Amino acid sequence: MSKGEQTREAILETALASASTVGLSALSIGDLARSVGMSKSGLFAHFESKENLQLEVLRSAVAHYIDVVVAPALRKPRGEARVRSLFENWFDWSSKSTLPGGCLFIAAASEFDDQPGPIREYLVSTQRDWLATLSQAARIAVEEGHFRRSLDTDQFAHDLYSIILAFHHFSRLLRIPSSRKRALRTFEQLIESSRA
Amino acid sequence: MSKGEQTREAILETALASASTVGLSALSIGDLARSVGMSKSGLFAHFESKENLQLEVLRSAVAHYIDVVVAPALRKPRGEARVRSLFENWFDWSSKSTLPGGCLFIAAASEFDDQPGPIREYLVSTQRDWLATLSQAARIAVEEGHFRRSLDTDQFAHDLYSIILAFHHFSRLLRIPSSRKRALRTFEQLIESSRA
DNA sequence: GACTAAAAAGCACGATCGTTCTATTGTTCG
DNA sequence: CGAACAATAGAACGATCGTGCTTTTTAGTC
Repeated sequence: MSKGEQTREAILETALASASTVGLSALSIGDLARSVGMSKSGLFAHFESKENLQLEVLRSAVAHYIDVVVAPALRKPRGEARVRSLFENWFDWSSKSTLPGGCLFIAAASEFDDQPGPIREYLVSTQRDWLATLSQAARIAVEEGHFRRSLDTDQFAHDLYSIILAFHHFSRLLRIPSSRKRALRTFEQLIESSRA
Repeated sequence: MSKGEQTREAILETALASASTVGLSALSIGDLARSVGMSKSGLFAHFESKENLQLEVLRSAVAHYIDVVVAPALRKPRGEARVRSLFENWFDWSSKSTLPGGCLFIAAASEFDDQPGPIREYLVSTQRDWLATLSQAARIAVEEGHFRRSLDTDQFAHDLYSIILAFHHFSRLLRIPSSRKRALRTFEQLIESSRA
């Protein structure tokens, strides 16, 4: 890895942590440069614009997400086990991940849901992919006979998402300690009600 | 109402709409002044600081929320009817309310969940109040014999919130038209499973 | 080790930020 | 109507913003 890519990755890592707490649009190139210990212009040269920096931060988060959430789950056996793994990895990502400010995607979603442009578009496409992944995992669980045939797998994906959203909201804003247990309990109920 | 209060309310109204789309921290005093057609300093004089302006915007939103969501529901008969009314008014507020950018509280929650200070504190206290209101409405429904005695009313409030959060997320970011139906369906299921 | 290309720094730009001050206008009330 | 005061405007502040240059430093290659 060349020197350029090396610092570029270091920048993105710092930016990721910062964006998860203060938000993607509150990222400041000056602050970021100070954090990684280099000049504004030196940092800027790695990205042609701030918007591009934000996009790269998101892309980097997606790559990380695939590594720690999606890929390990796909190595689990088809069916309920894989669904469980997807949820658990996702859950861990949303809580004790390297991101100090919680899930960047959820934060970015409510930040950019009304701001048209490439960032919003990228968010939409990745969220669509993720929902499709969840839905397909549920469909496989139906095929494997773990879940009932009448299960609406899109609704299942939607319900899984609800659990994470609520957990994120309550644990991060209200710091309610029971959020975790509540989320896990709701998840078990959802699995139970989906069984064959 | 004096001239001062009059323009102050006009400012807050404009700020409310703006904050719901671009976020509370992206509120700019200069932009705001241009929108309402007055000078920066003239506008600034109404609030001692930007943080105070943000707080006043939130307070104004809470007042509006109580008017159109909470108060009408409290006039409904105790029990399931009131719970339904709370949810429906809340639902309308989150979708077709005067706020063009969706529910300001949800947006502000994920914006400030990692930023300590009076804004976060205010958000936390109002959200706590709202959860308590939901929980109490459910408790009354239990007393009235509409809901089963074994119902965990805190969990009920939590589940109600999940529905709104998911609806907000999917309808605003992904613009999925079925979000509305899905939310309403989930709500009916929740009511059904809570019945005596 | 010299040459070349990549990476970083330095500097400056116009714009906007929140905020403070003073001056001017407008409203309110005796 | 005029006095007292509230409301607004105007101008300026230091700071920071994203971005474009030009120059210097550093890394990679023969």
